[in-house]
Amino acid sequence: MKFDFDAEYFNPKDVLECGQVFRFAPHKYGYVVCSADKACYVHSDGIKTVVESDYPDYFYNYFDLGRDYAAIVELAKSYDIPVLTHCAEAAKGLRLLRQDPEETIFSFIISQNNNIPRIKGIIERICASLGEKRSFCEGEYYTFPTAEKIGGMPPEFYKSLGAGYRDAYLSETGRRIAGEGIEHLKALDERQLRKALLGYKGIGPKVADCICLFGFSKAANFPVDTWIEKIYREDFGGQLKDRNRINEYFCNLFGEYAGFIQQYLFYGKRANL
DNA sequence: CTCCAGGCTTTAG
DNA sequence: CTAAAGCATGGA
Repeated sequence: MKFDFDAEYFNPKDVLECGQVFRFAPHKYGYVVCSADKACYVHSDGIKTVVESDYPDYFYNYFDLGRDYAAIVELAKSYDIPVLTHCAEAAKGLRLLRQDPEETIFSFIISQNNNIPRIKGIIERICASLGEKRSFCEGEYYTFPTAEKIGGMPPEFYKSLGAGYRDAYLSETGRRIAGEGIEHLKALDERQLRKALLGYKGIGPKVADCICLFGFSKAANFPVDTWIEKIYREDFGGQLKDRNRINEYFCNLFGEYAGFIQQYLFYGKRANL
């Protein structure tokens, strides 16, 4: 099955290469994207963006296609901050994905003090080792493993896959989620969820914000990493050093939709748009 | 060789 | 509470 959507506010390149997701690969005229145990093929001619999948409803929600992104871009521009106006216009095809919560938790534990190509490689090897093989688009992909699978492996296993010192975080948090599940997290509001996530081994403030934003669709979160720090200093004339304070500054400035603003800025700066 | 990457945990003050 | 050392790995 397939469906299409206006490409102006749905550009696969912007959506996938802005750093919010790691499990995708170029394919034919677009990308194959994997989420949890499902896959889709997404491509665009610049007028219409097309999604092909056996799970159209899942990916309609995944790509957040029920939201009006013209309004989000207008909101970003309304602050009249030059760098933000420029980034929002240049990256207006970006959308915040509604990713699988468990996959997001493990993926962003891996992301800490790491670079995107290496993060993708580690996740790929974990899926190939612990996931289930599926066929799609004349090719194959692996599902993202369950918490039971992840928690069932010792730290040495993750070190052998190149995860470095994050090995024990994966093993330990995997066991915890395998035992507790994450249903109770889904009922929490923005601040409660962030605080709860900080209690997991390997999850600090920045990773918690990413999980809230990308895995639980909590739009008011504003992750502060090395790139946001650079933007803060260079484009906002900021003097603060502490990342928690910088986070407060941006959350107070941008409010309810801070997470969208963060993605325009992060992607715009990092991709040099 | 050093520096950096979507930082966190642990320890010291 | 804040500050700083230590942490695996690979590419520039």
